[in-house]
Amino acid sequence: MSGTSTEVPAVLAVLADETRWRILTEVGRSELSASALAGRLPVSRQAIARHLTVLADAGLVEPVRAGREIRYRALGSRLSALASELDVIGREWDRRLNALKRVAERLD
Amino acid sequence: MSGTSTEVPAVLAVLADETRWRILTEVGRSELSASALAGRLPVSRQAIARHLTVLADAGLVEPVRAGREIRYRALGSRLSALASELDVIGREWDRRLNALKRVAERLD
DNA sequence: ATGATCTGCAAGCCTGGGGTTGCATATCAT
DNA sequence: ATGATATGCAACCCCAGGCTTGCAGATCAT
Repeated sequence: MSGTSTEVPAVLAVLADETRWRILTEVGRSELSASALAGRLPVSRQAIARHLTVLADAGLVEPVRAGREIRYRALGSRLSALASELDVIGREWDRRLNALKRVAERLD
Repeated sequence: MSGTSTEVPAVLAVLADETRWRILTEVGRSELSASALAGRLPVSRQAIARHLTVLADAGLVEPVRAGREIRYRALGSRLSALASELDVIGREWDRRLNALKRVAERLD
């Protein structure tokens, strides 16, 4: 199981871009090519293509040849894995905080 | 309860920065002031202070006065909430994908 | 009161990376 | 064969934002 290949901030950086996120949600709804996406978003096809390679490198999306075009499908596993990591960290912080609060109450 | 004030890409952008992430993990371990953090990270105190306000605005961190200094504590709830949202989205993508695969198999 | 610390504000520098345009190349339809 | 459509590569522009330096205002200890 997992040698955290995630490198949290890196994956987050990929997801943080507004345009990339829109692309991702579109692709999450149905598999689309760069050109198809260019028809729905207010940016050039080249820009979108670039974003798609970034997303693919991050394992968030996967290319699928369909004739002369290349459609992309969203991969949920990476996202869920990241979600899991963040959740663990978040819970840890709260755990610490609550522990401190309990100590403080005991001092009254 | 809150009507998802999260705005995913925005929160992600806050978390995506390398320095900010380091600050966050440090603060997650123990409450620290901007000056204290400046002693541990290779950036100026002012830069860190800036990051802290960004983190605070995002609800990821909370200021706590302690004499003449201001310590910050990490808030796990926001992070966990974000994690939850991402997980839902990720699962949804996989659900769609698996549904399609099942249809494909049926066509054999 | 004086020095030592800590925070806050402001101006300015500079690189990363998102976007565009232009052109070359490959695959499909007729 | 020819046009239409899709991808790939490259050079270039441009600006958000991360970092620094410098200075001023608070708060604490002696």
